[in-house]
Amino acid sequence: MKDLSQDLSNDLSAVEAGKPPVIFLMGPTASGKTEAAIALCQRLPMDIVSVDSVQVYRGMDIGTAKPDAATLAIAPHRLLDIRDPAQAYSAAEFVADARQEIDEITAAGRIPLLVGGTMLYFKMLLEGMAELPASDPIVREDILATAEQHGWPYMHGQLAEVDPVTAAELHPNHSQRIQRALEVYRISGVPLSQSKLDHQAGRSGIAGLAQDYRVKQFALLPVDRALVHQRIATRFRAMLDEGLVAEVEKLHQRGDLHPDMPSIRAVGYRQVWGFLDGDYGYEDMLERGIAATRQLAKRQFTWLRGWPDLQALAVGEGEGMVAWDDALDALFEECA
RNA sequence: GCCCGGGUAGCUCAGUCGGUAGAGCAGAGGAUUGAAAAUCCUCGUGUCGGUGGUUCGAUUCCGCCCCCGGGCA
Repeated sequence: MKDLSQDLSNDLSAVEAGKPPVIFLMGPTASGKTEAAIALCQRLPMDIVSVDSVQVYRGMDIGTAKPDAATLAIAPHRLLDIRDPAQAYSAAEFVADARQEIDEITAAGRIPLLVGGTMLYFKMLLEGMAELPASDPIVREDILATAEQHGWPYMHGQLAEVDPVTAAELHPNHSQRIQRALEVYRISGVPLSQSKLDHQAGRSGIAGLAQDYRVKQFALLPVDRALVHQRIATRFRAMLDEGLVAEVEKLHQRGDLHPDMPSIRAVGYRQVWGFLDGDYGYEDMLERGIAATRQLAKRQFTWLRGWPDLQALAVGEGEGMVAWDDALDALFEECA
C-alpha cells in the first residue's frame, strides 16, 4: 500500500503541470465514507472537504455522525459547523465555499478530498450553476400562502404561464420545485429554464469544476441492501445511546427553531423533535428514524446509479460491511 | 371451564347485505440547478387462522378446532 501511495503522489504531482486533481468520495449514508477518507488522507497529502448539508450545522453532531474531535485532530474536515441551525444553507453557498476550500488546498500543494453524501452538492459543484437569484423568505412565504389557498396544481398552472418549459418538467404536486421556479421568475423576471439554457451554453453562471481541475470520482457502494439496513438500524440505536435525544432537546429548548427549517427537517432530528413534541412515543420515534434513514440511503443509491464517470467501489459482504483493504486498494490503484 | 371481542398485505386496520379484497405505514424503482438528510412521481395476489357443512359459488353464513386480548369462575 505504501508503494501505491508513492505512485499516486508521483502521478498527482505530475498532473499538476496541467490541471490539479480533486478527488470525490461519495456514497450513501452508513457506507463508511468517513473512515475511508481518514485512511486515505493518512497516507496521502490530502485535505478533506465535507459535502454534507447537515453537518454544516453547529450543535448537530450525534445525529449527523459528525467526526469527533479526536478524528478531526488527525483528519481535519472543512465546511463543518459553519452555520447555526436557525440559518439555512444552500447548494449555491456550498459551491462557493467548496470552490474556495479547493483552491486553498490546492494552492498549499495538497489534494482536496471531497467526502459526503449530499449528491446535489456534488453535482452542482461538478457542473456549475446557472445564474439565479438566491431564495427570498418573503417571496417564498407569499407563494406558500397562495398555494395554501389554491393548492399546488393551481400554482403549477401559474408557472406554466411564465415558464412553460419548467412547468412541463414538474408534476403539479411538486410543491418545493414549483415554488422555487416561481420565485426565480418573480425575482429576476427570467424563467428558470431560460437561465439554465444560458448556463449550459456558457453564456452565464458558474463553470463546472472540470474547467480548472481534474476530477476523479469514487463512490462506496454497499452491495447488499439488507446489510445497509441492518447497519442503519444499529447506528441509529447507537446514536440514541450516545445522547441524540438530549442533543435535540437542546435545540428544541432554544425556542427559535422550527420543524420546517432545513436543520430540523434532517433525518433523525425531525423524528426526535416530534417525539419531544409528544406526537408519538419513543418506540415509534425509533422506528421512524430508522425508516427515514433507509429512505435517505435509497435516494442516494438512485443518484449514484446513473452517475457518469463514476468509479464504483463495491463494498460489503461480511462483518464490517466495508472491506476496507479492498476498497482502499482499489482507490489507490484507480488513482495511480 | 364458561362468556365476549378479535384473527385479512411485512405492520396497523377497512371491507365483502355470499361472486376470491383495499387504505395508511413500511418496502422497491424513478426524478433532482440557491431548503436536497428536502420535495415529488410510480408500484398492492394476500392459503382473508384451520377444518367440515350449506350453496352453482364461502374470506363473507353455520358447526367444530387452534391462537391472541378482556371478563366471569
